[in-house]
Amino acid sequence: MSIRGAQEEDPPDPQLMRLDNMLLAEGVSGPEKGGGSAAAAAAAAASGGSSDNSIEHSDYRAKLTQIRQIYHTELEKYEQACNEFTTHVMNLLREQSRTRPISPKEIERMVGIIHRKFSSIQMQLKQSTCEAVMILRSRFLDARRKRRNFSKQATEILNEYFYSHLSNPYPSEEAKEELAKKCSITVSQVSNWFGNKRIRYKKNIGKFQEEANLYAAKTAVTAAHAVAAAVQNNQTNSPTTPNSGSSGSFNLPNSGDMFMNMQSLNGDSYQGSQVGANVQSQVDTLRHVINQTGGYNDGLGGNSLYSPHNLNANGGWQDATTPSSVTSPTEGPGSVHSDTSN
DNA sequence: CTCGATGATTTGTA
DNA sequence: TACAAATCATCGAG
Repeated sequence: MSIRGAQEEDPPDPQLMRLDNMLLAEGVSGPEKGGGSAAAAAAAAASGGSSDNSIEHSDYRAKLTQIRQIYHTELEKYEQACNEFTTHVMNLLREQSRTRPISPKEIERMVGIIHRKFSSIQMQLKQSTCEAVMILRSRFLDARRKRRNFSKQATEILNEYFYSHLSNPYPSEEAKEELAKKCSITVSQVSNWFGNKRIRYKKNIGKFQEEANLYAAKTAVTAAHAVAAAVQNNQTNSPTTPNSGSSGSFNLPNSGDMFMNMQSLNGDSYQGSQVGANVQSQVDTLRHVINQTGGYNDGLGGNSLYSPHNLNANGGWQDATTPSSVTSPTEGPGSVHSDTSN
């Protein structure tokens, strides 16, 4: 505690100190020259360090520099004016002292008054500078205002992950980091994305079917290829049942009567599966396809223990409580029409 | 301009 | 603290 005391002469003004601190933090006051970038650098660092957003920042920095310059110019002007005024008054007093006695105390008092006046002006300057910086910040740094959609590629990557982990779309911290890296976005952005995606997917699964198909098929094919390659390598292929019980973590939500006619699932999107991989992603993919074939959310009755963070037994992160104003539920698999796509 | 999509923030919860 | 849900604010197409 008590480290950076009030180096300024003024003691009692918390408001002023607040302003000073902020200006300092913002890099407006402080070292005139390059030092100002400290705040900008800090801000940039806070955002995660990826160098992608430098364009936005350069604009921000430019504006901030402008503010800083104005601030310093004004400040200097005030100081100069203050000095001039002071000497002027002193001269006046000195002149007067020839006609009447003037105590040093009186002089001091005058000077004090002048300084106070000017420092109040300074404070105003600081305040308005602060405001300007705040506005600038909110304009440039508040991502909400300056929202940019992610690149197509980034969205692709995220979607791929999401749909290939549909049974548990909660990437670990490491996974998030990796995704962030791949997508050139920050980890929080990845978290945001998954948060939004989960909620929106759950809210209206129907709307995402097409997309889901696309990615499901894609990953399925990918996995299939991989597996195929593996199989080719060593013909150890004798899976009695494709993915029978092997994957413990994965349970289909076929709660009793939720029959699903598998074969009706778009046969093409998915021939790869016959290779039978117990790869998780593959399983997820399968699950997804089935899911959408049979009915969208695992609306089984009993899962009263819906715990968001750890998925559970029925593989349903998308809980049954969904009111689902979804398009008529009867729409099911049929809607997959027209996708003989590749 | 409207409107849906979408990234970010806020609020409430366990 | 991570998440769900609601909400905000901008983007981008029509």
